Amino acid sequence: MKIATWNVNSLKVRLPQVLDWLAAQRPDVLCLQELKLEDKDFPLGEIAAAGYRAAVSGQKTYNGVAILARHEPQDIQRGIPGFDDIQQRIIGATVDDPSGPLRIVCAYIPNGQSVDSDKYQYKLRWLTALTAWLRGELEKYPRLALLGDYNIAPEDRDVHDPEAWKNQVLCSEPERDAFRALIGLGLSDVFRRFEQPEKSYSWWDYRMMGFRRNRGLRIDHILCSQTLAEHCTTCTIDKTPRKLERPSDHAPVIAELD
DNA sequence: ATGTCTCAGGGACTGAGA
Repeated sequence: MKIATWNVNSLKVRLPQVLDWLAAQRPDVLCLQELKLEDKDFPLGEIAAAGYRAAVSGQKTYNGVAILARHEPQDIQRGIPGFDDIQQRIIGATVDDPSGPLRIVCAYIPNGQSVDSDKYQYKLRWLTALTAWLRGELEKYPRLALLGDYNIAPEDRDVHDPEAWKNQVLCSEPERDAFRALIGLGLSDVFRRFEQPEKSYSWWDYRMMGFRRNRGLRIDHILCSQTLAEHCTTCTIDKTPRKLERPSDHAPVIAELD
């Protein structure tokens, strides 16, 4: 079972790359963020032709998330129950797996802009609501994975220049506390269960030749419940699509479960 | 270096968001 996440920064622009990547990697599940399109414009036909069904929560211009899977995702949940939010940032669904149903939660956690902005406060409130909701979800679904763009670099080793980023948005202590609260639910950052290359990142700013200089952050994560994490055999970041013409600023993250 | 990319509105370029 191969599960993956990718912030595509516009599915309209990136669809050819997504189709190529699905053909090359053949993941069983792919979580997408920043679709930047409405549900009616989601390319269900092309995705179906590639062998995938989709659960989608889109909106015009901004945000938007989807879960692609080989069979129709079931029991779809859009948004965090009880948390009023016009931004389409989260979708949950159950997908088939030979070892038993798998609960997938695909999240596009708010960016937060800067630590002194309203958007940062919204990010922290959003994370509190997510954590409270997931506590119950984990009881309901012991085989759960939370994949997405967290917009949080959990530790200094996830940051190309920790001094420059110290207390900045994506790296601040309240954000890292929120990430640790998710871990505290019993989730495991499966990337760190394995030996990884130094300076592994999943996002690089488009500016300043960020990718070429590997000035990146690791902000895209796959968190697995305890029962699932024990069956995780690898977790890698695929930098290949970031090297293409007109890339997303994010690279996909992939985990395999036996 | 306010450095790049995407989208919307409106019909060229600017602003928002990341």
